[in-house]
Amino acid sequence: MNAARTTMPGPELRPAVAQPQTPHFDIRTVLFRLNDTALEVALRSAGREASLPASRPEPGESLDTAARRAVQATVGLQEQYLEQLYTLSIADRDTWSIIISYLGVSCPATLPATADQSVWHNVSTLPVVTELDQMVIQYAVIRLRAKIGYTTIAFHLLPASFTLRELQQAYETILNRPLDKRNFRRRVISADMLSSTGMKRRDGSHRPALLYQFRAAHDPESYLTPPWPIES
Amino acid sequence: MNAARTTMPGPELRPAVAQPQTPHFDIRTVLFRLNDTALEVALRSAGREASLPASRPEPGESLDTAARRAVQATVGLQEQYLEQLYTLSIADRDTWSIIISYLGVSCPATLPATADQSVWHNVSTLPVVTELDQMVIQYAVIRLRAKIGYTTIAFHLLPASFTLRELQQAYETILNRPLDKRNFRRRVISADMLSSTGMKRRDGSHRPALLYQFRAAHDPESYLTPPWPIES
DNA sequence: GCAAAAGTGTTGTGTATACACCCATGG
DNA sequence: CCATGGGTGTATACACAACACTTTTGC
Repeated sequence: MNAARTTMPGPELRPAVAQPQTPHFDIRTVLFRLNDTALEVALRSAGREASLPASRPEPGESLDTAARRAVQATVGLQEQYLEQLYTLSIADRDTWSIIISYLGVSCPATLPATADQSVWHNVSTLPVVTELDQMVIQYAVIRLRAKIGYTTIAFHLLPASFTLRELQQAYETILNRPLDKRNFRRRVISADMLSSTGMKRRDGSHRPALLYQFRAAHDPESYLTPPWPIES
Repeated sequence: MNAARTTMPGPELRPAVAQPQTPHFDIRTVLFRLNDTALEVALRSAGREASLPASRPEPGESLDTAARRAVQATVGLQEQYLEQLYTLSIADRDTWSIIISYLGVSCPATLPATADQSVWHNVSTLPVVTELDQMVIQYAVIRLRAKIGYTTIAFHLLPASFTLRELQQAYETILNRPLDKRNFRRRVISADMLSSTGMKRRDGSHRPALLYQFRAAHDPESYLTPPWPIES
C-alpha cells in the first residue's frame, strides 16, 4: 500500500520479455449440467485439446461477471449458480499465469436448444485437456459433491418444477451412489426447501407424480454445519 | 488461450496510464494467534490506518509462498497453517487490483519473543482499517470458526504439547462460547487426533494436568462432512 | 484442611439408517 | 389384470447435550 517499489531495473534497462514481470491471468469456469443420468461439463474443443470456458476480465470488471462471460461465450446462456473455487499461479520457463477458477451450474431446460450440444462431456469420459484444467475439473467435482449436501445447489440443476424422483436422481448422479427413496424424501421435505405446486405430471402407465418447486426464500448458500449447536 | 487480442490501441496511440489494462496483484493474509483468552490478528500500522500483511507475488512465485512472505515480513516467523480464502477484484478511477486473501494461523510459542508485539490486535477491538481489509478479516473469522469444527486448525494455534484445558480454551476463544468439559474431552479423544505424552504439568496448587500432543498422521485438512455415509 | 483445577459416566433426546408394501395409472 | 413408477411408516443405532462429584496437588 505505502511500500515504494525498491527493486526497479536500472535507468537504461528495459525489463526482459522472456521473464514476464506481470502474469497472464484468466478466469476458468467448470460448468456442470445434468443430462438424464449423466453429469456433464462444458468444454470448448479447439485443436487437439479441449479447454474450459475461459475469459480475461476487462479492467474494472468483477471476477464473477467475467466468469459469466466465459460461460455465455461457450454455451450461450446465463448459468443458474456461480461460485468461486480457487486461485492458482502457474509458471514455467517463460510464462507466468494466474488462474481464477469458478464452479457453475446450469439447467438444460433453460438452455437455447439451438446451441451446440457438442460442448457437453460426461465427467467420467472427458476428452484430453491440459493438466491444469484436469485438476480444476476434479476439484470442482469434489466441491460440487460436498456442497450438494448442505446447500441448495441441486435445485439450480433442475427446471423450475420437478418431481421428487427427479431431484433424487440429480443427487444420485452427482454423488454417484444410490439413495434410499423414503429417507431422501423425508430429508428434503423436512429441510423445508420445497413447496408443492399442486400439479401432477403423468408420463407413463403409472401413478402421476406431484410436482414441486424450490422455495428460494431462505437459500442458506454457504451454510456450514459445525458440530456445535448453532445458538448458545 | 487461442484468442488473439483484438482490442489493441491504434498504431500511434500509447495506452493511457490512467486506465490500467492490467491489474496489480496483491496478496493479503489474515494471520491469527491466541493470546491467553483473546483471538488476535496481525496488522501493520502505517499512518492512520492499519493494514493486513500484504505482498505482491514475484514472477513465477507460488501464491502460497507470497502469502508466507507477507507473514514473515510482518511478524518474522513461519506461520503454522495457511489457507487461501477468496479472490476479489477492486477497481476505482485509476487503479485496478486483484486481491487474493489468505487465512493464516500461528502459535505464540514459536514466535521470536523479540519481535514487535504491537502488530497484534484483539479481533473485537480492531484499529481502523480499510473497508476491504475489514471484510476480509470478517470472512476469515467466519471461516476459522467453521473450520475449527471439522479440521485440525486448532492444533496449529497451540504449542507442541498442551493440556486438554488449553485446547478447550482455544476452542472457546475462537467460538466465543463456553463448551462442556466432559463432552469436549470425549469428543477430542474419540476423534483420535491426540496422543498423551505421559508428562504432566504442575502449575499451581492443584492437581497437575496431563500433556497431550497432536497426532499429525491423519490430518484430514479440508475434510467435509456430508450427511451421507462416507462409503457406500 | 482448604482452595483450585484435573479428571471421570450416565441418561435422555433427537437424528440417520435400514427396510417392504400399497396406490394410481395406462395399456 | 398387470406392469410401472409414486408414495408411505417403523424399529434400531448412534451422536450430542445436560449434568455433579471425586482426585490430586500447593500452601
